Amino acid sequence: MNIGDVSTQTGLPAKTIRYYEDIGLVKPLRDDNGYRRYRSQDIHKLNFLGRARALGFTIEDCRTLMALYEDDTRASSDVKKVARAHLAQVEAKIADLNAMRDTLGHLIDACAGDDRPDCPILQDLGGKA
Amino acid sequence: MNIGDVSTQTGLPAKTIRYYEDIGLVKPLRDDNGYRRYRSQDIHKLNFLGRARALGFTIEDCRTLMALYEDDTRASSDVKKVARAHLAQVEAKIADLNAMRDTLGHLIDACAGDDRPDCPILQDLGGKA
DNA sequence: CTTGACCTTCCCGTGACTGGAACCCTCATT
DNA sequence: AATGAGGGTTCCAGTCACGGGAAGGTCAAG
Repeated sequence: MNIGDVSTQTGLPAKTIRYYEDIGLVKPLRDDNGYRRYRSQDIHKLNFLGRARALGFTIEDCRTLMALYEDDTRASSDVKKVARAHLAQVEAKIADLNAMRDTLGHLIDACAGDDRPDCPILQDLGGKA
Repeated sequence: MNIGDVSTQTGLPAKTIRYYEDIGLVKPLRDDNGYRRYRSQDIHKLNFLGRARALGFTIEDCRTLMALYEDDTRASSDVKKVARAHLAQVEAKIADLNAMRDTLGHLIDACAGDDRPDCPILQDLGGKA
């Protein structure tokens, strides 16, 4: 399979697939004309990467997870550790964003949103009261 | 005030303060020795920026908000529009992260986390069954 | 006079790509 | 045989909002 077909199949942009090769995650063969040729195991890896990235794992996490995936002697505790660390990051980010959302929501509610200049949002940002 | 004091006062790193000057957000005066000298209105702007950034507004949003802040003839609806668009982004991001958190949570719960290789997390990423 | 704490500019790196230029390969049509 | 469309290739620059670090100027204190 050429990169275009792989892109269609995996849903990953060709640019991304090449990038994953650049950083050593997926190594396709090459045809005589220089085109990348992907085997089924390459496609499998790319799908793995796509799912891991969709869960928000960093590329380095993905590298670790792939290595574990391909290691028959892995301990599931190692996988769980990576996942738990990532979950903690996600939850921290959610907490940050929730705080922003709450503040933004209050400010927006307090703002008349008409053609007058008075605005609690700007008052707050300006250090207000 | 020199940049170090401003950094202490605003809580912004000196690097960040210089960066804001680079991109034209805050323009301090210069002493004869080339040192930046910040007036109270500069400090005020930097505090404004710090608060806006803490609410997650992009730099471009900050630029817009500062312009509105300094425009006595603004309409609060313009401010509200910017804030609402940003809130929508924040909420979208929260939704994404919540989905990740839920999936990660389920997978982590299902993983034994012992020294055996069997792992539902990797099974899921691998496209499992 | 030197030390140390400031300050300056400049350039590179971050993460995970995305866009675009310039070029090659293959097949089908004119 | 030339042309055009639609693949593919490499390489370079840009994104966003800074942070790290080098090389050097400035200033007050001991």
